Amino acid sequence: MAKSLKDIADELHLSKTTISWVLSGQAEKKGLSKRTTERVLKCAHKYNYQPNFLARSLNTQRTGMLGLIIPDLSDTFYASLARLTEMEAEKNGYTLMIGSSEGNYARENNLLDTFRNKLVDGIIIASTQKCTILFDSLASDGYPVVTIDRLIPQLPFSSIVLDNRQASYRVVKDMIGKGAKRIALFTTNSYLHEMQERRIGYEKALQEAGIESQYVLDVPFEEYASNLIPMLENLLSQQPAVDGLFFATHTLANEVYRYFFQHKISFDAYHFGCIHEEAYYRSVTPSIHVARMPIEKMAEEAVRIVSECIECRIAKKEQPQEHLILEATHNF
Amino acid sequence: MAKSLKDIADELHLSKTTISWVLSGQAEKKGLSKRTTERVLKCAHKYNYQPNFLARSLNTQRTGMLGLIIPDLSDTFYASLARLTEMEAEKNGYTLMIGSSEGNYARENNLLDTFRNKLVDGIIIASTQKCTILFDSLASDGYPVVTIDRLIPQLPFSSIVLDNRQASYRVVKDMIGKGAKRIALFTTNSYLHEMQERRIGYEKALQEAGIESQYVLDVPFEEYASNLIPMLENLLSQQPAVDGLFFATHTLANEVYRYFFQHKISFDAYHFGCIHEEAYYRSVTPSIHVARMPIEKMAEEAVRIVSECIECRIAKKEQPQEHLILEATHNF
DNA sequence: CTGAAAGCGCTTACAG
DNA sequence: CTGAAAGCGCTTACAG
Repeated sequence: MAKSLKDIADELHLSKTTISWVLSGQAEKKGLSKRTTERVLKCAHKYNYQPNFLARSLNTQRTGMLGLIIPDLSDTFYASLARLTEMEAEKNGYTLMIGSSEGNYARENNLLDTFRNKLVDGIIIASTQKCTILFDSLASDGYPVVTIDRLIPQLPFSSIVLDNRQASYRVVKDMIGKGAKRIALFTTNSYLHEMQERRIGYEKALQEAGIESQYVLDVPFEEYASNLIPMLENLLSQQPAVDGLFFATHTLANEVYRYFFQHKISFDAYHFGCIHEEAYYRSVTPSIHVARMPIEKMAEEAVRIVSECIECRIAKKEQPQEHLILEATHNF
Repeated sequence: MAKSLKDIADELHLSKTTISWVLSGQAEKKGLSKRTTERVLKCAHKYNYQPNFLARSLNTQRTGMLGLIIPDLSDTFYASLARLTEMEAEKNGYTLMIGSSEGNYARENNLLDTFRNKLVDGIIIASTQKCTILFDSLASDGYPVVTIDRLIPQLPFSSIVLDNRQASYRVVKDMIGKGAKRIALFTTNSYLHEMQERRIGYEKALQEAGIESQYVLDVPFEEYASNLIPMLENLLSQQPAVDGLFFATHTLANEVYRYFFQHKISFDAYHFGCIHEEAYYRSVTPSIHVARMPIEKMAEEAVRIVSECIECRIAKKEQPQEHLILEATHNF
């Protein structure tokens, strides 16, 4: 069985206090004798002593953990975000707990509940936003929360998002620059603020180029895989003049690329554009216009801000509120 | 601020005991009056009371959490495994904590330490096996651990692995069946038992078909991306008769496919084979021979076994030890 | 029908 | 140089 402080104290005929001080590196500060210090260290090592995380955290009111909630672990964007956030958290002395809501608000709420019941010191979340009741109580508790990728309007949380409008505008503009004249927009989850911004960017680019024809396909998110392809086929047959396909999300793009691959349809006949770049896009020719998400920066800022909030909360100071809008990078 | 049991008890002039009983659904069993029960419920609801996870867990000696440690979150195999394990854990009443070691043993050890310091009730791990000292102490503490995908020899943990030899054998046999005569094996991390098994399967298939020529490329895992392609180019130019490429891991396959795509090399000239199927392989023609990992089954069994171990540990019974070898499915 | 008390395993002000 | 004691917020045997 794992040993506790008390076991060691008993064995060495010392108090728990002494053991705790040695083990937390305060031996010198507290003026403990070298001999005592060494005896304790040796004994702790002998039993491979590890302090009980729960007891320590209950006492210190900190767990040293950060929680990250994302909608989908198998999505390359969120997987990278998780990975980079983990690295960044580690740099800042935190352990990251990752939870995936699978786009399901019940799961999201569960995770939020588990996290905020003192399990993590702060939360970073890309919310499904299908149900935001818990956020109010999080906010009124002053629980440190940073929203990432997806902003939750009207809540007093710091946020880090892509400049969606600009990213989208730039991709479509580049497509036009390469000769595309009739560009269709594929979007989904259009109730999200981010998606609206992407649409505005698309429209702005068209407008600026004096292009009037718009083709907007709003794919229902549920079962989008089965809806998307018929919608695509319909578009291509009804509107043969379409020469550009712009996808507001890489998941839509992936489905369509797969369709192209499988039916051996050449990419040459169309200009492609997409927000977020998957590794394999680089293998596709001709190239796809992409807006690359500044994932590393997002992770970095999220951890920085949530750490600051945590410190302020402990110091009972007001927590900072920042709203960062980051720029994408482009491949053209 | 978040309210505690005591706050509610004070406000209602009841004891913490009563509140605790009501909130844990034992009101009836303990014979509390309807009126009291309702007052408590109402008050708890008013403050959106959530029991402090740390305090509860410290007391009950369970956290209701399972830990999963994988080598790489952005690897599609492990990402799926994580996702399915999460679902399965939920079904069994556990919350899953996911940690990624990034193939780094220091990170792996850190995660193990964090987890076993009473944070999770049991651990499921695909270990890097670069450093296994912590496992001994885990084993001697009787901490519930199940190894998945990668077996750690000589340790008394239950394990769930693919029948690597058979999977590999079958893929190579199928490639031969389709006409491949000279098949090269690409492998990496060959110190792992799993990789050795895959190699044996490859050799067995060749032998059975009376093929003598073997081409084994053992790619160093560190910086494999920069080593692999030169090794491939070298093979193809030195051994023009090679007509089959079999990859012991999908990561190797991915790099080579990308190389083929980018250089517009046709897939037609070679037979391809690989362990684990990425979604996009289905878009590649001609088809790649794959052994599909039984990920769902792996997740299911892992959660089942670790739960059983946890129950046994609480009941102070001996924990079961199972060694499951699961079969892959094939696309030919 | 309800409560006082002990205990989970730590940390840390306080006292000597 | 070292220790006794309180407290973090719960749960649960024990007592009435």
